[in-house]
Amino acid sequence: MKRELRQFQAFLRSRGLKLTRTRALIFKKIFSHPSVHPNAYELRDRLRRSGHHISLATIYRTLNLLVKSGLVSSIDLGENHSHFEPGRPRTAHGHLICLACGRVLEFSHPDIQETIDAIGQKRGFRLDKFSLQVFGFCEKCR
Amino acid sequence: MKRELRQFQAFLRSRGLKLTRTRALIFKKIFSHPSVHPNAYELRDRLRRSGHHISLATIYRTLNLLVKSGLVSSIDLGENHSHFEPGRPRTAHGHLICLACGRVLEFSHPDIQETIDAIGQKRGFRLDKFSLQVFGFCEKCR
DNA sequence: TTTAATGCAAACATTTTGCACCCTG
DNA sequence: CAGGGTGCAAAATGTTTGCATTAAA
Repeated sequence: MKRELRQFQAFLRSRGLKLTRTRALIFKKIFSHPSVHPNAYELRDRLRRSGHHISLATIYRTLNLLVKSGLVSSIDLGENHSHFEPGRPRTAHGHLICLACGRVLEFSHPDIQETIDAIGQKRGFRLDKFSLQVFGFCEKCR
Repeated sequence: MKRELRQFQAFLRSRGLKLTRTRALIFKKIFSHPSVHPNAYELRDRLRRSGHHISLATIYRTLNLLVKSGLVSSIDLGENHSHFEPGRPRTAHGHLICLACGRVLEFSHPDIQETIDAIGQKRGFRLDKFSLQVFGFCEKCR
């Protein structure tokens, strides 16, 4: 996480921006709970419970920077808002989402990255990232 | 398409709802141009150009019914609104999206469905549908 | 001490909903 | 003709932005 924070700082510096205390707090909240996938509101509430009152505007602004930097990715879990997780989006993993209870499980499988790379090559696409969501019903709910 | 329209009618009937002229028009607009992936506004404009003035409210209400019926799926192309395409979401295909020009190419690959089925089995999920978006730069834009 | 960051409230974009009237079965 | 469908406008979400104030480098 120290390393990623330095990368974020480098990204900001390269654009003439600053690594503030507030930005570092948001960064750490995301990176210290990688499996949480919070949305902007949840992130604000988690920060608030830690004693940090940060406005939604700032949270959104910081999230946008983090996504642009490539250190955080935005994921669509089938709701009408975005969730966020640490990690570069190229990382070959997806999410299993339970349509009943909303539980989210991560998975990764080497074949998927391979297949996608092959498809990109065949169609002449230079790939940047991908997003794979699988919806269904988990053990408890089905 | 005739068959799917009958399926939609059956779905509506099973819920005490009606297949109206307006609903059929929306249905046909989606199914007669399967590769268009319109969003709600585009759909309204396309219908308008065909001489049919249908409100956005009705378009959204009908799209929700179509998605619930399983005959249409909602896709996230990385913008802040949904796009729609005919077809049950289980169909093993994804979208290649160019981050520069916005072009969308469909692809399908038997391995992907297979891998996903295996993952669902291992994690005890009964799978319903999946959504796979790959972002990158197309031949012309890279 | 200059320039960017923050909070607040207002603006925006997308989608949903309440209600009066219309149409389908 | 009863009950659902539609359009309109208003409301509800989620996200962005303008501006005055605060803080980082």
